[in-house]
Parts: sequence; C-alpha cells; structure tokens
Amino acid sequence: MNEPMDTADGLLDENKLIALRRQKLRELRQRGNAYPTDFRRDALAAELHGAYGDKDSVALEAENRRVRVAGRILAKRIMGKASFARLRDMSGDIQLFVQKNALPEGSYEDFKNWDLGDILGAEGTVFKTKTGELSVKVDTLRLLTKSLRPLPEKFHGLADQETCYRQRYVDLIMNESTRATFKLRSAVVAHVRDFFNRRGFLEVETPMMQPIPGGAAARPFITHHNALDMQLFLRIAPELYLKRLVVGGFEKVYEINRNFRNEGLSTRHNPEFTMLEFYQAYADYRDLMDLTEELLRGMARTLLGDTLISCQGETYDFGRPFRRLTVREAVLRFNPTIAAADLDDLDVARRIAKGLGVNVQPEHGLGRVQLDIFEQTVEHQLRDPTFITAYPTEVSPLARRNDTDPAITDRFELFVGGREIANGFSELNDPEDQAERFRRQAEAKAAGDHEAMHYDADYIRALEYGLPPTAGEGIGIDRLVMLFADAPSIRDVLLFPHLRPE
RNA sequence: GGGCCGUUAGCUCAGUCGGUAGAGCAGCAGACUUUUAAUCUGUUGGUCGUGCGUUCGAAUCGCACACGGCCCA
Repeated sequence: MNEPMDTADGLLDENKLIALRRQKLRELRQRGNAYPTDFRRDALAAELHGAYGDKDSVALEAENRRVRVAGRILAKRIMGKASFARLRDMSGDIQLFVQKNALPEGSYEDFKNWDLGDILGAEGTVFKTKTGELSVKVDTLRLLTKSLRPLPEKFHGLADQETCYRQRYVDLIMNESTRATFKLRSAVVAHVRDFFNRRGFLEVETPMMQPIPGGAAARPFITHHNALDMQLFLRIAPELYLKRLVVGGFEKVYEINRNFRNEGLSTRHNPEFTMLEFYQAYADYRDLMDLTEELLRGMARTLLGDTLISCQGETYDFGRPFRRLTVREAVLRFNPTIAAADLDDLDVARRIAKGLGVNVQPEHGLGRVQLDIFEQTVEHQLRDPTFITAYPTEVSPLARRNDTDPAITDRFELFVGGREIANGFSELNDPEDQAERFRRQAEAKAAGDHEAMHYDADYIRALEYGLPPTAGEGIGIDRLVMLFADAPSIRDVLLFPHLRPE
C-alpha cells in the first residue's frame, strides 16, 4: 500500500475512455514526435483581453493582429465545418474559432479527434465573434501534449474534496476558486517580504534539520543522518537560530519557511506548516504589536481592498486599532463568575480548570492553570483582532520577564476569529535566566513531558556573547491565508495537504 | 481517541418496502460554418469502497475494516 504506484497498479483504474486516448497517442507516435517542444507562443489570454477586449470587430479587423497561443483545451463545440474551443493558459481563457476551410488539409479532422484536456498550440488572428467574444481565428493548430485522462464534468466540475486534495492538479484545472486561493497565498507571502524588506529586515534561511529542536513546545519529527550517524530533528521553529543571528549583528531578520510538528491532523493543523518569524533589536513587544497591526492592516487593504475581512460568515475589522487585554483581564471579562483572587490561589484555580474539563497535572503551576482557563473560556470568543498580553512566565520559557511582575512575561498573542494568528515577545536575553528556564524544561521533559524543551547549550553560549534587547514574533502564514481566503480548513490553503495514503 | 455523516459509470448525482443498476455531462457514431452548460438523432459504459454475515434473493439490513468530511477531546 505504501509502495510507489508502478505500472501495474497504474493500470488498475484504466477504463475505456483512457484506453481510447492511449490508442490515439499510439497513432500520434506513428505519425512522428507525439510530444513536440518547438512551439513558441507570443501571447497570453489575459494579455489579449487586456489589449483588445474593448475594441470592436471593425477595429480588430483593421488591426489584423496575428498571435500564437497555447494551453489546455477545456471546451469544444463542434458545428459541422466550424468549431469553437476554449483554451486555458496560466493567465486565463481565450476562445478559439476553428474553421475547416482556414486549416491545412486534414487538420480540422485531427482537431475534431482531439480530446478535452489536450494541450495545443494555435496560431491565427484576433477577432470578435458576433456575440462580442474576443477570440482567435485559427489557421494553424498543433497538438502539443496528449491528455490520457478524462477531465471531470464541465458544469459541476470536481466537487469531491478528497480528490481535490489528493489530485490538486485536477482541482486546479477545474476550480477557479482554488486557483484564486493559491494566487492569494502567493500575494500574502509577497506582501510580507515587501513589508519587511522595505523596513530594512534581512531575509535569512536557518536549518530545517536541527540537532536540538528548539523554539517551541511541540513533538518533533526525528530523522537520521547516515554519514554522521546522528539523530536529527525536523525543526519545530527557527527561533533560536534567528536570535543567534541577532547576536551576530543582523539586528533585523526574518524567515518564511516550513515548521514540522509531529501532531495530529485537523482543519487547523498540518504536520508541516509555514511560519513567518521576525526579530528586531532595540524593540520590545509593544513595538511588534504596532508593527503587526500595520502589517495586517496594510495587507488587507492591498490584497482585499478593504480592512473588513469576511471569513466563514463573520466579518473582522482590521481597520480599527486592535483590542489589547492581558490574559488575566480577558479571563475575568469573559468569566463573570471568576473573581480576581481566584486566579491567584492555585487550589481555587485548579478547581476552576478541572471544572472546565482541563486535565490538570500535579506539576502544573498557577501560570499554566491560568492559561488553561484562558484557552478554555476566552480564546474562541476573540473574534475581531485582539492582542492578549502578559502571559505567565511558566508557559513562556523564551520570553523576557516583566520588569515589575516576574510571574508574567512581556509577551502577546494575536487572535482573530477565535484562532491564534501570531505569538511574539520581548526576548529573554539574560543568559543566566535562560539557562535556568532550560533546566526547568529539561526536568519536565525528563518527567515525561514530550513537548518540553531541550537544554540548548550553544544557544546559551550565544546569549553569553550578548543578545541586544530584542523583540521577536511568529505569524502562522497558513492560518493567515485561511482568514484572507475565507477557507474553512487548512487543507484548502495547502497545495498538497497531508492525507493518509490512498 | 470518541460521535455523526458519506463512499454507486471518467465526473456530478438519483436509486422507493430487500426482488436482475438509473439520469445528466463526458465518450462513441451521425447531422450542423458564430457557439459559449451549443443543439438534434442514435449509442457504449458498473468489483454499488473492501470483507464477513443475515436472507430464496443485498447498492439497500447487520458487523468489521479502509478512506474522506463535520463536530468533540
């Protein structure tokens, strides 16, 4: 079942439609090169619509513009000695008008014999049909790639979600909304790069394979390097490497790349996902909240043309300043029955958490329990963009302690639509405090907490050279795209989401 | 991990009370020189997800499994 599909397996889903197309391919091979590469196009569909869409047929006739277009044939309407076909290229669709008389001897019969999904090149002149559709009046036609598999039905298209995910190529051929989602995803990433490049950040790439997986609380994927005979981990975050770079003097850096976490699959989780992380020296977490607002507000304006974002039937306002609440304030606001004093009493807080269905472990302190209560009762209610700040130190092993209250850190998370979008903080740059927190994490790991962090001695060494006061943040690109593309599942914004083998 | 729903032709979907499997599109044959879900005539196409069971008889009922979707943890 896990074997790569070989020819024998590949034949299992053969059917008469495919067999017929294979026969056509055999005939093509007998007539010469069945997969020619020498056709060159000189126009894209969208270029033609842009240049000639507004002109009338008289103007177009005077222009007599010859073009060579190429793409996949998605619709064919044969009416005796003339036909229409819809050709799709990367830019869009253009109609072909194919007349028997305009083609060389036998070419029209070949065309009629070709199938939907075939990829062809066409040469002719730009004109408008009597219904006003811009088209190419074809006088030369060539089949460039034979398609052996029939496409889904032309009207309903491909609807089966599993097939959309497993055979994304078919989904992309058939569904405009899928193409739009991934174009938007590309625009989101481009906007991020532009935003940080303009502000003097350096884009870097740090290891995806790490000897010590750090920077987050998550179970890693484990792999093995044969030549060095050593265990390596796919990274769960780039954080510790990026901060090493700030130590090195790259005072503003960012990275957009994949993280890997060995956890379950859901509409919100994929084992590999894309993270933006950025670090800025001589800034603190408040500066990053401001920067984040600016980034997302500008992104909404540029990509969606509006600061109101509609997603899954709700509208989120990115135009107004984002609400800011501490964890404690948020818990009290959304839980009228909880008193402020309850959150300071470990026994009371534990009782509340247990009552909410939280699996409270004996080693969990007040901070962890407070956060559990927050996650259970508040998170899902944060619809409009909201920064939650002042996370407990116990659950923030890499964040700087607050100057006046060492039990909390100068950290925030951004929530939109009940989902965490970003996590940032003033970085812990005290090497001795960091070493102590790593020790705590290592103890928790030894006690069986798979998500606890490793002790990273080289990272401590780097901090000992001196990390300037720095703030850093991570933004989940997939979740951001879900928001912008109005997608209900993370699989809808991943080209090839992880699925069980067929 | 738990609950609910789904899996039928290449695709989109019907399928009654358990009684020999249906449509549209695609395909194939034919007509048609301005169509655009083209139209008209004819027509091919099925391991009903897999396995076991109940039954004279299972797409249909039961159990198990696989894959997917949604919700919960």
